[in-house]
Amino acid sequence: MNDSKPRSKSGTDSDSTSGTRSGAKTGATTGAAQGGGRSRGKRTPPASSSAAAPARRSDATRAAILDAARERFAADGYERATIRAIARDAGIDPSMVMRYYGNKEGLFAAAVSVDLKIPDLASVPRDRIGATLVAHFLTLWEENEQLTALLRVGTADAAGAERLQDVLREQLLPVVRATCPDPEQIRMRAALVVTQTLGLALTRHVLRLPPVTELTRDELVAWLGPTLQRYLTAPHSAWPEA
Amino acid sequence: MNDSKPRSKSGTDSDSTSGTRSGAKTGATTGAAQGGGRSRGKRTPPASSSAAAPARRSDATRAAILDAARERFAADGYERATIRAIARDAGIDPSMVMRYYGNKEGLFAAAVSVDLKIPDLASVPRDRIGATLVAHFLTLWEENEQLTALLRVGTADAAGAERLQDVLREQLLPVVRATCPDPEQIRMRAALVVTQTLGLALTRHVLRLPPVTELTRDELVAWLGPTLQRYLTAPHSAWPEA
DNA sequence: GTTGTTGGCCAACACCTGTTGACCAACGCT
DNA sequence: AGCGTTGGTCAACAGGTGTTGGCCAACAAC
Repeated sequence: MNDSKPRSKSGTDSDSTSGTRSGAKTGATTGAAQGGGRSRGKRTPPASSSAAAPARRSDATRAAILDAARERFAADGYERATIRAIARDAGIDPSMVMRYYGNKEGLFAAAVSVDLKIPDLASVPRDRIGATLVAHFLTLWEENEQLTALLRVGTADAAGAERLQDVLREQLLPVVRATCPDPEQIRMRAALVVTQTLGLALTRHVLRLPPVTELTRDELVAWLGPTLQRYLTAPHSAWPEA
Repeated sequence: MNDSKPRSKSGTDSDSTSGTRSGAKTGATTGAAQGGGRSRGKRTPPASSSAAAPARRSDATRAAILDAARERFAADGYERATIRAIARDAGIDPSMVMRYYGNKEGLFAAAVSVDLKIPDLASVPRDRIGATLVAHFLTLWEENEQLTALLRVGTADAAGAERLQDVLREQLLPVVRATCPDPEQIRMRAALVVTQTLGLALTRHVLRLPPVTELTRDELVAWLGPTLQRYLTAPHSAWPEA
């Protein structure tokens, strides 16, 4: 199951002269973290007065590569997502991937630059924080393949796990910090929240376990919302036994 | 980080004439699912009156292979756990793995024959089921490397995901069925339970996220117990909005 | 002693991987 | 025109992978 079948894009395979393929779903996060890509000559366009990118012709190719990489990483994991397959999906040569992103690790780093844009915390009533978070995460995972790729690779690769950990620490921990008053309990409550949140993402978007995928969005919000609410705001007093 | 370091076992590397290496932790599940292993001659010992296995000399080797395979699969995932590395850990030649288990897939199938032996359901009071389940799963994951291997591979491989799904369906669903009266809600409640349970296992044993690994066993039971309790036994009435 | 089976090692095969360097077609300058 | 840069292809390399077949030592049976 590895050959002769272009996944979903790259409708025509032979003509690959000009860019503008079908994809480019959500802005593609082009400029971020290109890191390793050193081409032959010098970079630095001859004269750019403003600091904005001069909109090269290859930007479409870069975006196509990142799109294909996200899809492959999310679907197949790090090892099985070969550079050749990604390049084939993007309609270009594998060496282009190397030239733009240095190596496979750099490609992955550029492909998953996740921004779990957690919304305004103070505008929701305090007893609705759990449900709001669940609903937000549900839409986020559904519309963003990078998260699935990040989680899937994080479970297989040590470096991927570290990157996932970074994302959670930098973006999820502030939410807990803003919600929980006692600074000594922040790490504990963040751990609890992460347990339930990643469990939902894992079973629903990575493993795709049928009983979980059957649940509707409203059911999940109704059931998991109170859980997160409790993990975030409930006082921890009732100890069954010490 | 792939070479020249025998993981934990196989103390002496050169002499490998007789078996009886150090390992063989927990019975090793030898007879189960050997499937593909066809050796050169015919199997079938010349005369075995009783149906019990005649205790071959190679059983120690088989157990060592399975032990090493479990460890490698749990630590490195399916792709990175190479047969050569597993064989090196077990102190034998890679071709032995092939002869005994046919191919890598057969080895994995034999290595993860999981039995999440869920305890007596009726003996615990009904309002303690959640806490009991959490405590049981915690000990199970800690003492059993196969579960980590199964979950890690399940996230990377489609076949692994299916096997994990089988295990959950056959062994976790009966618990929910025995706990929940309404048969129409069984799948939903099983999904909820699986969400929280696998989330704990993922973050604690696969990703090893520091805030989660810092939590003590008692804290986890105290916090996640009520969650499972609610997922299993609470009536689902309070709908925020339809 | 001879013979057959078992347990094991060794060397290779075919394939796939990431990665590299050489080469080439446009296009923008001056 | 001439030239440099950009975007891209092609063919290969070195290394690792699963997998296979041939050979060998020990032991059991006749």
